[in-house]
Amino acid sequence: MQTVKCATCLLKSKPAQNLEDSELAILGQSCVETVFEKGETIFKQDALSSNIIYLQTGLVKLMIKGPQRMQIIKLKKAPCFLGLPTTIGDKINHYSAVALEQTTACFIDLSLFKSLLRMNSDFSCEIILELCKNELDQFNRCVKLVQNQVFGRLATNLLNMANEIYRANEFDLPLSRNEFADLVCSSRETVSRLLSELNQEGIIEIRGKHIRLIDLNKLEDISRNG
DNA sequence: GCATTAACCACAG
DNA sequence: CTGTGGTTAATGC
Repeated sequence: MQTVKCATCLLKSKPAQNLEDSELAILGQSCVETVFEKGETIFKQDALSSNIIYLQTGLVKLMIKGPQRMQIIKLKKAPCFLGLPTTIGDKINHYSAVALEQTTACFIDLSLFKSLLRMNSDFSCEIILELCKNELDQFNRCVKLVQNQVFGRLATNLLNMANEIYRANEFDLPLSRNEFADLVCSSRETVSRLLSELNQEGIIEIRGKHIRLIDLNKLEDISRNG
């Protein structure tokens, strides 16, 4: 096992910027870096987990199998922490994480992570901040999911991908139609139909997985009111 | 009633 | 894995 040089890692997380050199050294000693290919599971629902994961690069989907179907809770883009709620909140994972593209992840032992939290309060505050932002996002997403029609949910998620993940209006969808349906809580057929409808109306342009958002105003309108 | 929305099924590339 | 068409159930004028 090679020691990861957290101190010089350019992909250092915002919270970790608060850590002292000595603390980074501790982190480096027990941090294990792994590369996951597209489609590989980083951790699995119902499995025991005692690691906090830091995503250096890549994109991941978090999913939960519900009573009826699989649901995608959220897409997570590096750099970010993964599995804080599910690792700290319970022994068993409440959701799975699967790589959507090649992804580099660092595994940090939970007890070590906890001692860092106790040692450095600035670090802890940044972690709390991240958790709070996530919870707010999830609350908002929850309301939209329940109160908007599929069209609105679709538009919202397209805009999120463009704004939060790719920072561009043209990108390749990281999800199949089926997965997209799991994300917006709909069926694969409906997603398929609505995407081609948006295409026909010239609001987006889509060829297979490649998508270009054209009429952002209209999309935002659909996102709000759809 | 009638229209709309969206899920489910089936089937074809 | 996708796109379409038919059918059906729920909901809202």
